[in-house]
Amino acid sequence: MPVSEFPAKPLTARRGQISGGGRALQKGQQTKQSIVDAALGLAAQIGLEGLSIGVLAEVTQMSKSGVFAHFGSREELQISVIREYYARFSDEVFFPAMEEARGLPRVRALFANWMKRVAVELQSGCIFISGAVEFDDRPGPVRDALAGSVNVWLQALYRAVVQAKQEGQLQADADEQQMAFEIHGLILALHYEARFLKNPSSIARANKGFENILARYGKTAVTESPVSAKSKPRSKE
Amino acid sequence: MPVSEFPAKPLTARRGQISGGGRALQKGQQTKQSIVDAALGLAAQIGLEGLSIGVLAEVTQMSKSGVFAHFGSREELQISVIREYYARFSDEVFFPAMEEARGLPRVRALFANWMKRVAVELQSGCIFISGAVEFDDRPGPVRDALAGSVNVWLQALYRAVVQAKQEGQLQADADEQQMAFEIHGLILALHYEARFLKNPSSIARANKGFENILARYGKTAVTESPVSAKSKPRSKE
DNA sequence: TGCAAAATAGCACGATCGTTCTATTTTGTG
DNA sequence: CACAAAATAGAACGATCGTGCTATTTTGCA
Repeated sequence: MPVSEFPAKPLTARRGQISGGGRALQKGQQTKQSIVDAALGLAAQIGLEGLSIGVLAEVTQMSKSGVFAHFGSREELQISVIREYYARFSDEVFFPAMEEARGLPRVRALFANWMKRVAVELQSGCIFISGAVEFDDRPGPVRDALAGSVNVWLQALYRAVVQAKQEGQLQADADEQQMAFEIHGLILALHYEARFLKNPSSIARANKGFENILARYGKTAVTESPVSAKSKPRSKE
Repeated sequence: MPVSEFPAKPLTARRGQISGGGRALQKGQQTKQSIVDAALGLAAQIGLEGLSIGVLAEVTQMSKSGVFAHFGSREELQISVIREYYARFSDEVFFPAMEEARGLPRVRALFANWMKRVAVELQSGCIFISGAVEFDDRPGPVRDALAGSVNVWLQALYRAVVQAKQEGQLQADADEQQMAFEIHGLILALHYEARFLKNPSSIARANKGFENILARYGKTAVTESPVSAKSKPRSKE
């Protein structure tokens, strides 16, 4: 089956062309966006399940019902947060890496950007990781949204690995799924040991682990490409 | 500094020799144990934060205050659950592996038993993993108990790797901490992809990843020891 | 078998939760 | 400016939470 491309972000929130008498709107979407922003910040620290409309109303200086009206249910709020996180993840991890050349440079960039997101942003957590733990036994639309986002991202990583093999940069019998699995493990270990155990050497460990994986699956000569993700130009943000 | 041995399990709960007029007791500890058992089952599915005294009272057919009296606070209940999980983890993962020969056989056994606990017991989760996500930003005694238990276990794994190197079964420049980190990552990826993403091939991926790690850090000749964890005698349980 | 102590139950409390319903304010446009 | 629709506020609901108090039952030993 064809694997869909990493979906582009919505152009802008379409301005309400809802049915008959609908007026165009503006202010609503705007405050809704700021609520989602605040909710994402909260969820990254205390988890999607920890999200409460009450504290969210406090943070945004609104009334509970005012906040609530934008979503209609807590689940819809959680899903909105997941969508927002997904969009930011795409912007910071996926899209920049797509500017690197197909193959190993792109795989390196994906990993480096992923690391940056999980590690350098260590004050807040990754809801793709915390959410997995919160919803692994809880079926429903929130879980579906979360698993969907994660799967799209892991598929994107997998595709990059497949391309690296197609470019002849991996051994002929390299198992791409296996390689992606091991990379995923490094990120999870980084998140666990850095964020929970407060072990500062985890970042170096994850990077070293990635080089080990490349050395094992790559062509015999382990050429650290000059276009390595580490040295790629980056906006000062 | 000397690294303490993996602590032995408490002989039995000492029968209340509390200060002056203390009678010996029995029934209390017994029902407390059954409460902790039920709590552990609950926590493994919905997390330590999801533990509620109300539902725990329902499950154990007791009154809320009856349950509560055994712990005095919800935090103490959570800590009791962590201690219980730690004890079971030791019994199922650590102690059996200590009967294998020092070095690689023991490392293999530790990994195999760990896998069994995390993967074969897939219906319930690992609170060392879910708890890390729940408490990575929440200081306090629960977090301390959890991090303490996890650190003891990771240290035990690390020691086994160090011994393997001392036995001459690893390359002279093998980084034991790095190897332990990568093994940890495999277990985390297994837990994530099997339990959240419901990917049944994760078990094979984790095993393959472990063999890859051994191949990289082990002596040039990759000798699959005949005392391998896979073929070691195992009770039919 | 009595009796103190331990174990458990019953009840109520303040707090917070998500949600609903009904005002009131704000917005965008004719 | 007026007016309808959209956005927000206010108050209340039932439920559940952890916890503290006071009875009541159960236990284990003299």
